[in-house]
Parts: sequence; structure tokens; C-alpha cells
Amino acid sequence: MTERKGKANLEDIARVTGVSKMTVSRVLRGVSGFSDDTRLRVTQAAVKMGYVPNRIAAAFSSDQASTLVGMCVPRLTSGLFGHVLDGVDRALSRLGYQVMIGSNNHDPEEEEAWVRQVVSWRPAGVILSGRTHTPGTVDLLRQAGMPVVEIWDLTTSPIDMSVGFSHYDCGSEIGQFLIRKGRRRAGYVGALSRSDVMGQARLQGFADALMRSGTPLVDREVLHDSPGFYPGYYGLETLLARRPDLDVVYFHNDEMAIGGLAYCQSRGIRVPEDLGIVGWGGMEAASVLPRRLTTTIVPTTTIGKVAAEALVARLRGEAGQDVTVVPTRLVPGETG
Amino acid sequence: MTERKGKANLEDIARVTGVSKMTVSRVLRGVSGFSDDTRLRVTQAAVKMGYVPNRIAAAFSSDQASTLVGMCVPRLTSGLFGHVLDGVDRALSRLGYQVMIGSNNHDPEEEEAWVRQVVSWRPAGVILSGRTHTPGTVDLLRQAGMPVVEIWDLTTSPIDMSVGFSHYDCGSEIGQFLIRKGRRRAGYVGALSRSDVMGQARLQGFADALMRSGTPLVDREVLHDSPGFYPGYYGLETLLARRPDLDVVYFHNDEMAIGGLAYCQSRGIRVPEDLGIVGWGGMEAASVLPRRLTTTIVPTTTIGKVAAEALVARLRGEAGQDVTVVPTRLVPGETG
DNA sequence: TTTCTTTACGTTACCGGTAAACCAACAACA
DNA sequence: TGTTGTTGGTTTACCGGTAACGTAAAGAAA
Repeated sequence: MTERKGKANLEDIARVTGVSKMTVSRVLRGVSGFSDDTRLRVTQAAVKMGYVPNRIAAAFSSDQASTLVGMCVPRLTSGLFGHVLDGVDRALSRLGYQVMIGSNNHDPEEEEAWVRQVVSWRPAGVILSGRTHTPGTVDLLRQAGMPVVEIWDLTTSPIDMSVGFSHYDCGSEIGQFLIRKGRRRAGYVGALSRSDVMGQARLQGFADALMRSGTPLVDREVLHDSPGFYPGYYGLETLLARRPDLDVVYFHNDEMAIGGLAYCQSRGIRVPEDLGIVGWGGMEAASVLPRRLTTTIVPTTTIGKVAAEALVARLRGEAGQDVTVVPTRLVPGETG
Repeated sequence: MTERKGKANLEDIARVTGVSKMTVSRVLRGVSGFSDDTRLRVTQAAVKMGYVPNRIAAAFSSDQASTLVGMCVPRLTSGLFGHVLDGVDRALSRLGYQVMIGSNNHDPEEEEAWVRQVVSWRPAGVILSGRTHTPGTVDLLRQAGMPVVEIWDLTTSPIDMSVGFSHYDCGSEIGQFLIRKGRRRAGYVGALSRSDVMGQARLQGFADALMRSGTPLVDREVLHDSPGFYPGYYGLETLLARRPDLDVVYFHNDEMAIGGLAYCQSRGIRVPEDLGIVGWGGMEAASVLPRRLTTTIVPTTTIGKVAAEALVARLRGEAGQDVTVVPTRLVPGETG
């Protein structure tokens, strides 16, 4: 009776139950229109035989049935994107979807390579990070005709949908804030200049805000390294060696800013009296420092959640907006 | 000529090229035994027609062809697992595999629910975190007969393969280290006691080592919260309120330890003179603190990479070891 | 009684690949 | 001259579901 082997299929269940394959399929999918008796016998047989549905076959036959969603982030090791991923995964897995991940290291070419792979799995939808894509990527996704959500960096002309905020505005807001606080000689320490267009947008917004106030950005130091603590530490050291007269430094992100704080502490530079330190991102560590870091908090989990929900709404044919702004929050802190 | 529509399939290419569908399939997969002329015509037609391979159909027909690998972690928001995921993804995507993620919040039941979903996609293999699984999980994976790698927490009797280290030994090693440093009254601050069996194992190893030296663990404070900075801060506060005479505290992980450090700083407790602070995990932030944290560094990326490679080796039928120990490293630091 | 509905299921065809087996033409060999 | 290989393909059957449509039987309506 226990005809296991882990390979029972609908037909096996049909044979055992004495109904047709189609009936088994429908009963197991919860389609209505069957007697309680049939329903019970089918479901019990399925359990007893250890039936494992074959989504490959299901997706193959109907292509409506794919529950795969692709999600590409710049770096899996980023704390911020870990939270975004968590928001996406929580929202999607609750609705029965599976998430395929990828990372592109801020490189649109790598992203295209990933999209090429993912599209061949005919997913229900795709979530990308950023608004910078190769023409090939856009083409592939357009041809595939599936929902696409671009997150993180807002764009007003998305491939399909967009959920995020403006990096330019983040930088601009910080710039204005620092001007109001009386800072006049600002510097910037960043990383990965070439490829991270979003970091560049923050810098641009920052520099433009300063410029408008008549106190342009004094100097910048951009390392070709991943934006971690050490690059922040050494980046600040290099920058201050060139420009000891800076009164505030804006960092690519909180990790780098914390590295900068460590440098100040090691050199006896008083923060914020001698030098202001400002980060971006809102990593949790930043809030338990002796002095709460001045930074911009980004609603990571929310962005993931909203993106996932927008995607599912579109799959269900519900109307939704194409562009969703998820606001960031400037935290004055005690270091700026 | 440009018969786009994004839905060209092998048969379309075959028709255009004047060969059979099978020839197209083999040429595109790089099977040898075709004339250069045929090969060229087929590949060119495929490019021109914007052919996107259908892996669903391929996996369906051959079930050897699945390039999907499932990977389940306790929490996507953990910095450590972000690095593990990165190691896995880098290694697998380079070899043409796609990673489906999931998280189980340290709950074996959630893991089983995830496994049930993933197995129905007939993946090439599965990577799980931890060694604690429900019987249902083990059954599903055994029945499916696919490679399974359990990572992070080493087990000598894996479902299939295991890559990791002993959490018990981590705790034990720290215990011995602190004894040698002259500590005699040790406490512990942890989180998520019920569900995180790996954290519990570290605590057990720690307590056992202390016990063997005749200076048993004095007290512990375990919060029912995620193991972040604030729980570390308040956990230490609570613990010290009960036991002001402790001379060292072992934390569930580095985040919590940093929270503990913040508490000490806020209360004027000198570290390590008045109180030793010890973490676990080796998060990057811990190494740029004014005082380098005493902790255990875990080779996160390596574990992911090794696990992925072990899985692929098994898929290719190469011999490999079932259990791979990836050693951790105790960092003496300046806070212990 | 006849016809119409509804309920509860069954039949058929097909999704797009791939494995396995088969085949035609030609060259080489003995 | 027949046999054997090699090259370069083709044919057939099938993977396990699902959409679309068909239908028998029972009850309701006319």
C-alpha cells in the first residue's frame, strides 16, 4: 500500500483513488465542484503516498503558475540590502512565492547576465535594485512581459514600476542641514565611485546644495574599495591630510562614517566640535555609538515589502501606482 | 524577418534554419558533432530571433537540467548570513546555478514549510543552516534524493553533507581563554533562547569549560528578542543589576557585545579593567571600535563557498567528504 | 413529459524541451 | 567488394501537469 519512492504523481493518485488525473489536479488545487467524498479520498491518498507537487511541470503547462520571483541587489553583504531582502522574502513567501536572488556588484553588465539567467526560468516577476540598466536588460524584461519593480533609487520613468526614494534628495537634504548648522567647509569620503551611481547621486545632491549656498564642497576622497569601516577610516585620514581645515565630512554610508569616527577618536579630533561626521543609511550600530550618528535613515524593510506587494498586485491584475515614494528620514544625531 | 514577440522557441529556430528542433537544441547546448555551417546558422538565428531558453521546459523534460539550488538561513538580516549567502551565490552563479532563498527565523517548522515549497521545484540541491530539522524535513529531502548541505553548525551525522564548525567548541574555547586571563566570575547575555540552538550550544560549551575549571557561570540573562545592539545594552544592564560583581560577560554575538560596550561606556565601567566583554561572530564593526573586541571570527564567506562547491561536486558525481570543518579563530582583542 | 440547469466529473490536446535510438552518406579498411 | 566507422544529422516518445471543452446523471422548471 505504501507505494513510496518519493515519486508519486497525479496519475498514481488518480489510479489509486479511481478518479481521473484531472480530478486529482483540481482537488489538490482546491478547485470547487467535487463531492466531499472524492475530495477526501484524493487528499488522503496524496498524503499517504507522499505526493510532492511538481511545480516545474505546473509552470511548464500553464505559465500562469510560476511562483518564482527574481530579486537582484548590488551586494548581498550590505546590511541595508539584507533588510530589503528580508522585507521582500517575508511578503512573498507568505503569498506562496519563492525568491531567486542575485547580486550585480553595482555593475549593469552583471545585472544583465543575471536577468538573462532568471528570465529563462519564466518567473512571475522581477525586482531590480537601482535605475541604471543596460539596454539588453530592459529589452529582455520588456520582451518577457512580466512585472518588474525597480527599487531603492526612484525613477519617474520605470521599466514598469518603481519603489524607493531619491538619493539626490538625500544628499541635498544633508547639505542644507549642515549649512543651517553653520558648517562652511565640507568634504566627502566615498567608495566605488565608478559603479555606484546611487552613491554618486547623493554626492551630487550634497554638492549642489552646498553650491547653492555659496559654500561649495571643498574636497572629496573616493576610494576604489567596498564601502566598509576601514575605507572610512583611511579615507578620512587621506582627506584631512590634504585639507586639515574641513569642518564637516559627509560619508558614503554609515559604515564608512563609523570608520571616520574611529579615526577621529584615535587622533583626538573632537566630534562634532572640531569636525562633523555624517553618514547615510541608518545602520543599527550607528544608534548605539557614544554619540548618535547624524545620518539618513532608509526604510529598508518597508521598501522590500512595498515592492513585493506592488508586484503581486500587478500579477493579480489589481490597479496600483507605478511609482511609490518611500520617504527617508534625516536623523540629526550628535555628530553633525 | 525579425519575427520577435519574445517567444521564439527551438521549433521556430529550426524552421527558420532548416534543421530539426533536436539539432537546434544540441547546437545551443554546445553538443559536438555538427558542421561549422549548421552551428553558425543556428546560433545566429537564435540571436537574431531573441531566443530565450526555457529552463522550465528543460528541467521538466530531463530533470537532470535543474540549475536551481535552495538555500535557507535563520535570518536574512544577519550580517553573518549575508556573507554566507554571498559566498554561496558567488560560487553557484559562476557555475550557472540560481539560488532560491528562504529564512526560517530559527524555527524548524518554518524550515519544513520552506523545504516543502522548494522541493516542489525539483532543485538540483539544497543548503540548510543548522543541524536541527523536523523529521518531515529530513523525510522530504531523503525522498527527493538530492544533495543536501547543512552548514554553519557542524554535525557528524548529516542528512547528506555538512560544512561548518562546532558552536559548542567556540564557547568552550572562549571559556578556557577567559580562565587563563584570570577571569573568575563570568556572566552571559543572549537572545532568542528557545529557538536558536546554535547560540545555546555556545553557551553550553562556555558554561562547561568554566565548570571544568571550578569557576562555574555565575548568571545569565537571555532576552526574547532578536540579538541586536539594544538587547545587548539592556541585557547587560539587567545582568549587572543582579550581579554587580561579574568580571566578564560573554555575549550571544558581536552586535550584542557592542551594545554591552556602549552600556559600559555610558556608565563609566572600564573595559577590560572592571569588566571583560566578549562577543562572537567577527562582524567588521567590532574591529574598528576604540578597543578591538575580543571575539571569535567565523569564516562566513568561506563556509558558503565550500558548501556550494561540495554541492556541485556531488552533482557532478565527484567524490568529496561528507563533513568539512571550517575552523573559527579566537581574536584576543582588547576587551576580554 | 420535455427541456433546461446544475453538479460532478472525464477527455483531449498541448506546453517546449531532451534522451535514446535510428539513419543516410561517405570514407577507410581488409 | 563487402564491412566497419565516422560524420552529421533526424525521428519518436515522453516528462507531469493544466486549459478548454465535453458529458452523464440528477433535479428543477415549464
